[in-house]
Amino acid sequence: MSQKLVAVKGMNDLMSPQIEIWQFVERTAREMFGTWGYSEIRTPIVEDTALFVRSVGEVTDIVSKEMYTFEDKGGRSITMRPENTAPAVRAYIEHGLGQQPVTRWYYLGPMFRYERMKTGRYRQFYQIGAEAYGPADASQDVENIALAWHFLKAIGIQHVTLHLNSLGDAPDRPKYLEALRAYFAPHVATFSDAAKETFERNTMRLLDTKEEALRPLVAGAPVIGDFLGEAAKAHFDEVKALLTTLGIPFVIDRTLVRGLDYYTRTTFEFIYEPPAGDNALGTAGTVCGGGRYDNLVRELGGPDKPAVGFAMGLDRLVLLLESLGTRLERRPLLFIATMEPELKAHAVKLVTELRMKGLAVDFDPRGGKFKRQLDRALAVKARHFVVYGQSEHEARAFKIKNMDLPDGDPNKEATVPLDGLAEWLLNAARVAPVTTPPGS
RNA sequence: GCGGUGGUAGCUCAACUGGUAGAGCACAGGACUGUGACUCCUGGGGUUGCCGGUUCAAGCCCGGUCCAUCGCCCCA
Repeated sequence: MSQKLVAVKGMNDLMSPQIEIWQFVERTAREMFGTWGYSEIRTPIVEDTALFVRSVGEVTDIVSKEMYTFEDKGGRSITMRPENTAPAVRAYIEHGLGQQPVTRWYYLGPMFRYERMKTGRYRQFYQIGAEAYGPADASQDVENIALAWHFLKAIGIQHVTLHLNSLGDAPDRPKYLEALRAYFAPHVATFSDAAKETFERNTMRLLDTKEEALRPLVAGAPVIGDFLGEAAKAHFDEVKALLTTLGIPFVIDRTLVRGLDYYTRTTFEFIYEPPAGDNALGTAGTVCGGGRYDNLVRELGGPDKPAVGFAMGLDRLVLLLESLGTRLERRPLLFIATMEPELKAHAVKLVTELRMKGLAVDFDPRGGKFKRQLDRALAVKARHFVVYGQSEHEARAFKIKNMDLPDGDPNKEATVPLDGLAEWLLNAARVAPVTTPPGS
């Protein structure tokens, strides 16, 4: 019985016309993150399972139920990375980078979580992240946040709000947790099963519950801000002040606790807040999440190095750009139709020469009727169109038609000698770039 | 993991209370031998997601399964 072979659930093929948007986002990230002093790190897709259990946290949903974990042929427990911070930290330690005062890395690639799918959430999804190891200063937090902020602006994302919170230092946590549990404890009996479990397992996560019934209670819960130690409090104040200095707007979100255990002090998320009627991301509103993790390097066996970083969901960024009407398909600058079969060799040679000069030139290898080739030129949205036929071959000149202009426009057609064609096209490419950035 | 909705041609969708599957777009050929999306004709295409059941007969009814989609949980 032959079954139809399809992609594994939650894992998608990415192709044109979306892939051009992916490439645009990735290209912009590589350029911009590089400018900001971050260099790329590529870690393996799989790691020792223990790495994620120890870093992300045993009681988190990611580790307790969402990991792609399997045994390899040597009997080792292997996990496909659900996030890239822990692998980066592992690499940081493994290569002895603790010797350096500052290390800044970015990564870009697929992550894997075994989850129920919905809009903007897939089992193989893509993240772009940036991590800075070394500096404990608030200016490092803010640099990292500012990078995320300006990157989102650069690719044309709108309607995102920066949510900010501080989780304090490790010693602050137990005191706060105790107060939080004491606050919720009298009400647990009235909780839903899910909420009860959250209370038992990870009390802080009750703060960002989506259960309407719990909202009033959560609103009156103790806030972590009142439990911050002096140092953490001063750090948070400085982060806020610096963000203001840089003109980056933010809201304080006391309920922002995030799902990974390793965060300390600053946590932040960029959340998509759609205009009315828009539902591009469904309930998956977070496009970027991050924060400081001052203890993780040490906890994984490395030196005592503070760090801060973020990760963005590429899938969600692309979804947003698509919903904004972004179209980035590549258009040939010129389409050359061939007429007499015996001249095809000349035409192919011309196409090749122009391409080698960096010009996007296309033709129809099938040849055939003029109309078919013209239709082909229209289908691939070529900007200009010429015929390479007997008369052009003899005159060594072309009549170039600008396909973007309506009939009757005085600039519709131009006569260009064969020798001047490349230069003419280079100039045309300058006037109208092959791809246009979103929002233009 | 739990609940709602849905899967028919490459794409968008039709097919009444069960009666041997259709249109538009796209693709290919022609009318038409070289310059704008036109028009007209013709053609290829489908085991109706998959498996099983009920029935004389299943795209339609029943069960399972896979996939998609929305909400919960959670997250990028």
